Amino acid sequence: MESKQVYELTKKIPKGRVTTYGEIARALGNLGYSRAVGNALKKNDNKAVPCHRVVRSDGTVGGFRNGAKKKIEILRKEGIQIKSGKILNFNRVLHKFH
DNA sequence: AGGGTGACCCGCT
DNA sequence: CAGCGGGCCACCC
Repeated sequence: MESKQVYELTKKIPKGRVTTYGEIARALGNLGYSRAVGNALKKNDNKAVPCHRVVRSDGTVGGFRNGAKKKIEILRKEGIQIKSGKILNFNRVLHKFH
């Protein structure tokens, strides 16, 4: 599995939508990649990759909870509603690759 | 080279 | 419904 694929996929997330680590992992062929996905995003974390659009499967933002509220605001600006770290209408904004 | 960690997910208790 | 354990992969000592 190449982390490059993770970035490519992440970049393809439409504005106003989000996806989960699990979705990306599944799109790459194996759900078990989920941890590696998070690791890859964490490592690179550059602007070209909208990692703020990648959240956990339960609808929480995951890695941003503490400190990076700005990213949550970005999501808000993109039309995603968030209530105390949780995404509202999660199923509606969730982007699937398959 | 090998073990520990993580922005995780699933299934069983 | 909450908690625990196992498993997946990449990265960093």
